[in-house]
Amino acid sequence: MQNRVLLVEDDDELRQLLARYLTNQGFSVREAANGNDGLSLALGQNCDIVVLDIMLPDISGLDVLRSLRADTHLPVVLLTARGDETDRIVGFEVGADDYIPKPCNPRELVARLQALLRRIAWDQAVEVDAARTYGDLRVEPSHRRIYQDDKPLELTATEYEVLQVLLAHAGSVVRKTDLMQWALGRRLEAYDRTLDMHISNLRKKLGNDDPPRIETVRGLGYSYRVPT
Amino acid sequence: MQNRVLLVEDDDELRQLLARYLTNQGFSVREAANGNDGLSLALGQNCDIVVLDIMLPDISGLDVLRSLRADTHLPVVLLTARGDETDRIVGFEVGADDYIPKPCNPRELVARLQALLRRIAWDQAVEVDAARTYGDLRVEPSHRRIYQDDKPLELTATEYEVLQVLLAHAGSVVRKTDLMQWALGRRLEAYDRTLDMHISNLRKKLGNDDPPRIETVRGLGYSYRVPT
DNA sequence: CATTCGGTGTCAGCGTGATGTAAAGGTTGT
DNA sequence: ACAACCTTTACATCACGCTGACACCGAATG
Repeated sequence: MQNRVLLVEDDDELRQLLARYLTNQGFSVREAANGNDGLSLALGQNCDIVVLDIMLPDISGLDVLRSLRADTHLPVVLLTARGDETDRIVGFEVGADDYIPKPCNPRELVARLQALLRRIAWDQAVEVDAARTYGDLRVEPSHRRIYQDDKPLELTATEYEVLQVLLAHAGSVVRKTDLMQWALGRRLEAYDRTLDMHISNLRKKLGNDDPPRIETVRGLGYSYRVPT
Repeated sequence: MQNRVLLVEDDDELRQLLARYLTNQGFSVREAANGNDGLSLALGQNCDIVVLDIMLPDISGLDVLRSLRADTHLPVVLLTARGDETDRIVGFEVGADDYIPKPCNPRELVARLQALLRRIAWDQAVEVDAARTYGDLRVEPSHRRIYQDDKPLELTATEYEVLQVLLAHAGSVVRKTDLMQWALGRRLEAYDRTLDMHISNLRKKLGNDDPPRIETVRGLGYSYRVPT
């Protein structure tokens, strides 16, 4: 994927240096030497990410960002010579995604750009697998519910956690100590039968099938039978 | 939104300092003093974002991140004393979202955490404000009124806020702490039953149906039953 | 094979903390 | 002063996680 980056920077030398580096790294680069041109290009919806210097000849990079944020959520990385930490806070408050002090290492700039683009790609893919399905069971984290054949199971908070962990590892064994940590949030102590009880109750609510959906792996833990 | 941050840092003093600061800033904080505990907690799906030190007593923070990335896209901010730029590149390549060198200004840490969480919220935002109708209820923000079957409900100001928040998240659980913050504009303190009262009154005004339109999710919050 | 022992299944009851709600108290605006 | 309404108090209720007790089972041991 060829990402389009908009470089807003008034120092010609630095801008051309970065442009060349970014191009070599596989980006498609657009350039602007002042705030107004930058804002105009950014609003043109022809780029995926913006690298924005704060000190610009016409309007401040922060103002460019403010205008941009009035309309879009375009990812923006601020670039600046000022090292003052208060400036950084302001940058983030105005809506920046990242903030790199000059002089910046081009490699770090690229790494941060890619991290940001990767994050966006991940987030937008989330909607797809948000509802996880395992055979006749469907986990809906937002509702905090698990459906069996589209009918909600009446689970308690802890039961939900336990089953959700087992499903997330469907097909493989989850050790009791891990299950305890992940679902109950505490360490498994000796003679603690709590987990066994929750498993027992879960099996009851899931319908005591044979073979059981939740298999016991003696001496180890439990495993949700992967649907075939 | 009360965000849950997991703090993985072996230096007790620094960890507690940051934990306190983050709590003051409205985060709900979980802590781990080594890599294994941190990984375990992170996999437990009980937090929204991770702050991860690289130098840990047992396994490297980078290895923790690698393991995490095998399963999840949980946002991770690396924290480290090393200033070497090569390290940063590696951090990003392994899947970090941000990288802050120590000593870090807590304010900057919070700003970066919030920027990252904001980015995720933006990316995942679907068309929210389009439909302001939920079954037989219709929200009209301009008049601060909610209509049931085109007849206005006689709601007090606070009741309107509470119901409007619940409707905006119809179908998902709204944590009590968030509901308090969003509708009442203040922190939920222990033994504060105000919210419960407003819910009780709302249910009365909405007609005490069965199943109730406003469902209780014990230990978490409430959720408006999505009309089917 | 019989015995032992630790791991597991589960019933029933307890205790704690969360929730529902009536009523009283306090605050604000008119 | 009065009404409206948010908040607090108080009490009843309930959900549910947890534990003790006992039965059962499988593996190891002699």
